[in-house]
Amino acid sequence: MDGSMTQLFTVTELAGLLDITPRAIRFYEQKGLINPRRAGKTRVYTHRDKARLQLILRGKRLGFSLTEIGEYLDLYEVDRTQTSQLQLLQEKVTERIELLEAQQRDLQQTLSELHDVRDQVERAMAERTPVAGKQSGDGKADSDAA
DNA sequence: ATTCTGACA
DNA sequence: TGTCAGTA
Repeated sequence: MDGSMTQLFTVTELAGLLDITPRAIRFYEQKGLINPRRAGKTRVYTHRDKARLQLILRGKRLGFSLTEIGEYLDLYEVDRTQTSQLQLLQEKVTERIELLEAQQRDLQQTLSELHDVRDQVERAMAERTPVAGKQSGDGKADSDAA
């Protein structure tokens, strides 16, 4: 049976459907991530292209480079069983998770330090002006007067 | 009016 | 990627 839908799209249409600009689509093509067929010089996109674009966009959302996304997509052409594709995905995802978790730890560390500084500053502030913002003058004037 | 390619930001 | 230019 012919399960391949015949509906085709123009750059503008596909861009609208995926909420991106035609420029971005052409850019991904230039990067070798997609190769739509053509009607003369104008690009014609099929559902296959749309599916690839969606994978590209998801890859981007997850923080992968267009190069990595491209390497992953290429494996769909070759290995039909998608074994190597799954292996690469597992590898990349693990790598990505480790990186993000490392960054998360660094962020926590920085936040902790900032919280410490803020606490210290607030304590120093409290000792200096027990009664918040009343007299703006210097409170140590009497001790100097002696 | 719309698309395409190439250049520059 | 956005945007502009010069085409087809």
